[in-house]
Amino acid sequence: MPKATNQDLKKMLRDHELKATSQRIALLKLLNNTYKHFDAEELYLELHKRQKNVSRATIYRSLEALVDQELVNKLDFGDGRMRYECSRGGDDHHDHLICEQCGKIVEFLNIEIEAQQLAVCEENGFLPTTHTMYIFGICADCRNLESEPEIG
Amino acid sequence: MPKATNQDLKKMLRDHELKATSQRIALLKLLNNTYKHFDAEELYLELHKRQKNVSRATIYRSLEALVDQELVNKLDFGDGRMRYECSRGGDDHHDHLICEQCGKIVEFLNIEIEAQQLAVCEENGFLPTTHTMYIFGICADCRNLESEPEIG
DNA sequence: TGCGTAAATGAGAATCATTCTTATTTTCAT
DNA sequence: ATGAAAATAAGAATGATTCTCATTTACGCA
Repeated sequence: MPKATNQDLKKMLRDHELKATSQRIALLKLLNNTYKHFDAEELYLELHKRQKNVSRATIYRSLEALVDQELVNKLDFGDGRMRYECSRGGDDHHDHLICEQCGKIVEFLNIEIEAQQLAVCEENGFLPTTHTMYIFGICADCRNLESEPEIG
Repeated sequence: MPKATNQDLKKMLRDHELKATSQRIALLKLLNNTYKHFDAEELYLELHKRQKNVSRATIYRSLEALVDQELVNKLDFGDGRMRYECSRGGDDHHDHLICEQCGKIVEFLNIEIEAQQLAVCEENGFLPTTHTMYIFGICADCRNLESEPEIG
């Protein structure tokens, strides 16, 4: 898809009842144009690199607002800091494989798992709002490296 | 099952190459005899209530050792602090439903989900080590309360 | 187009869970 | 019983995130 223009992002914010500040536009642009899972500090540094001196407090506050509006997803990989990825429209739900060696993240969606989750909720009279599922392990690339013969 | 005696716990620790200190025994006893998901501060306060004045640092270090030895499971419900539950032997894997209203936790195991997770890993050449799955929502009890008629 | 107000921001202090440091105490093999 | 290696206590340090409050900005309305 084409990169979003500032006007697009401005509209996106206003459509979600968020004021279109330059800080939020810069943040959203970064998340939309770079397909990556950022943590707050990476966003802070990346914005400064681009001469957008957004404060850390604003980054956290803006991310919270964007997550509330489902423009951004917040991910918890269990290492003590949250990651953020842009949400790609209505039904972009997916889960993650996380390589413990190189940190690579692979997204996946398994219909059967999603269906079984709903079944479990139903059995328990539980009304689900969200769920998180992360599978940790060693990715294909890192496994190959491991089995590579030593360079003599 | 009968409550574990101090001797049982001592053996359990030594069987896992851990020195049997009074602090670790107290911690393990608490986790084994109370079927509950504790966070570190709750463990600290509970132990002090029982006249076992274990320091916070020791609680964290002991929990780390117990988790390494798979005597205890570490859970991340995404609210900024870790929870700990005793592991009930070899294959006690289970996932969690978490009520966002009352905090209640229901454990479940769904064979089909487990199988599909392995299938996803296989498709991606991914070697899984662990996974976490938490479903957040409103539990049956809280839903009933919500629909309860007002008391006039 | 300019104004006023409510909302957003910046800077750094505060918080909270967790980890680290160092002196002291304890465990346990011998 | 003894001593070396490991564990502990107490509180300082850390790191991610949230809060405070003075200042700035967005934007509906005139």
